[in-house]
Amino acid sequence: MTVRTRFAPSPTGYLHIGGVRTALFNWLYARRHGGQFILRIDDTDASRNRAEAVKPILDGFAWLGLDWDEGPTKDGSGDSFGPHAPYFQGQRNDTYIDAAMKLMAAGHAYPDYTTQPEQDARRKAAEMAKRPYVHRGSNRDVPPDENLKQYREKPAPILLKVPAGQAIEFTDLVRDKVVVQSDTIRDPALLRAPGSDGVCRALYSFATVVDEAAFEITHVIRAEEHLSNTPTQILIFQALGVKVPAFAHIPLVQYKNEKMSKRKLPPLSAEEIGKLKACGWTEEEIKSRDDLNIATVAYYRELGYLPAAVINYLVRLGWSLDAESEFIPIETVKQNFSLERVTKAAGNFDSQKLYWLQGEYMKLLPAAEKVERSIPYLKRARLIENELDEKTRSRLLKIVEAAGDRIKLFSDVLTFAAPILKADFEYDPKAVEKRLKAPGAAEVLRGFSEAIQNLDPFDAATTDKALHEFVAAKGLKSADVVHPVRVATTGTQVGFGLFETLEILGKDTVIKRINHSLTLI
RNA sequence: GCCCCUAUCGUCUAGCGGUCCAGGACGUAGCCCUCUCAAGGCUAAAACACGGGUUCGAUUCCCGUUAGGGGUACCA
Repeated sequence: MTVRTRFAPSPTGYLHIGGVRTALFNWLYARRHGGQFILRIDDTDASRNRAEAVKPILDGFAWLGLDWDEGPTKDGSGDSFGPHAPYFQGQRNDTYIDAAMKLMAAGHAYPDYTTQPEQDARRKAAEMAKRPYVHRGSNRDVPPDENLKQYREKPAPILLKVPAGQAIEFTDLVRDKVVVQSDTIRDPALLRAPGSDGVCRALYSFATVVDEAAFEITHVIRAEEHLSNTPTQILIFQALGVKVPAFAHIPLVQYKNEKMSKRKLPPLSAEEIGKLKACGWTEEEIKSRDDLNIATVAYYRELGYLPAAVINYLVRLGWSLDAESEFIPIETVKQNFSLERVTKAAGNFDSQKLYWLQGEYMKLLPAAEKVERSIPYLKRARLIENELDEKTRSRLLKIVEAAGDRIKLFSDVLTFAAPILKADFEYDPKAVEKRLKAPGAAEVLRGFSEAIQNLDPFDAATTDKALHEFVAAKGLKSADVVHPVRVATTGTQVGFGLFETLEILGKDTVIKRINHSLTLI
């Protein structure tokens, strides 16, 4: 039997990093075993514009390279492809209603007419007595025919009749044996009472089970938060008379030791906003995009992370290949992924380690590709216009080559390119204070400017030689010259090699900038 | 409250009874390299939650305690 796994996001408008990790494990398991990975949209909650909220999720998957074999079409139009279409739960409600009716006819489900105040009172009483509150609905013991009749007259939520005194046991592929007593499980709601449109919509737990069966899912790999739902769902599978799939509950992705949910996340810090601004975002744009936050894939994409790095990081959060491997190419993971090596304990999201991995992946990219892929960032920051002319492209290539491993994110290209490409680059006040206003700096700058006046050619080797001759003649240390020249020509104290910088700028610009810097002293 | 899950350096993890005075990685600190910043090299500090068992022997198995997390909806 082929392995079939699935990921079922609800259309929230953004792709959550924790969700991606779950999807990734499903995808890997399917790929490892030559099976299928299915995407299903869990939109039983009605409301909201679905197509609009699904598109960013599909885009995120496409960016990460997680392809699905069945599910919504990539354009996010709301259509589906695959043998069991549609893959939107919102479009499958009739199936759920049919299933619920069959359960009721078979005596496995019943309508519940218990009022809310009544339930609240019972819950309170149970809590006072320190007993678990296990809801059992009004018509639990009414014969099926009578229930069907009453339901036709007065629709109400349909509940599953949980069998009494039964131990529900299953073997979780990550957690081994889990046992729960049926007497601690409430009768779960399968279908809601009719909504304002008169439709009785399925609840998540029920829709999910009906769909797992319909889509022939063999392995349900999901986050640990669903572990508590599992016994209930097993009961539904059994009542439906279908095969129960294998379950694997993977540990939660935490942030500061709590579930990394969007709700609990603090707003973007000044530092994080600063990073986005460095990418050319305005304060208003950042505020208007509530999908930009440390828990979303979009955030890392905008900052210039590589999908491979994000994937590698997420793979290692809760799974290991062996005792040492950290950098693990996706092909290796696809060939070796196993649920046995998934951790049981929740893990914390560590952005520093992600950043390190990002650097490792970036090192592997040829300079030309870095240039190519940083273009969107350069455009956003208005460092380049719509069309990239050959001259700018070759200058960018030189910048990227000179910057080397200093470029960790695509957005870093901006940091190195800006002082060179922009005519009106800014002088960092601190740098001016420390390097230009230092005693003797002006004299050094004038002298160096003169020393390079007649250099030809003007490349890294010749400026290097000129600087060292200048230093020797004046009895200085090279740092005495390098620092002020760097600040004079780029406005900043940090950057890649000075001689490469000078070469890329060209003699005229260098002299012009040095002269201008002298006016700041 | 009740149900369930979990517990190795700050963080991610290796460990499936002796190989562990616990290994790797990120981060941190120091040194080297060096025109700054990265990168690179070397070094250092840093953990088996606690208490009982089982065993010749427990980080590893069992029980309890503690702590953390998740779930307790006509949310997903």
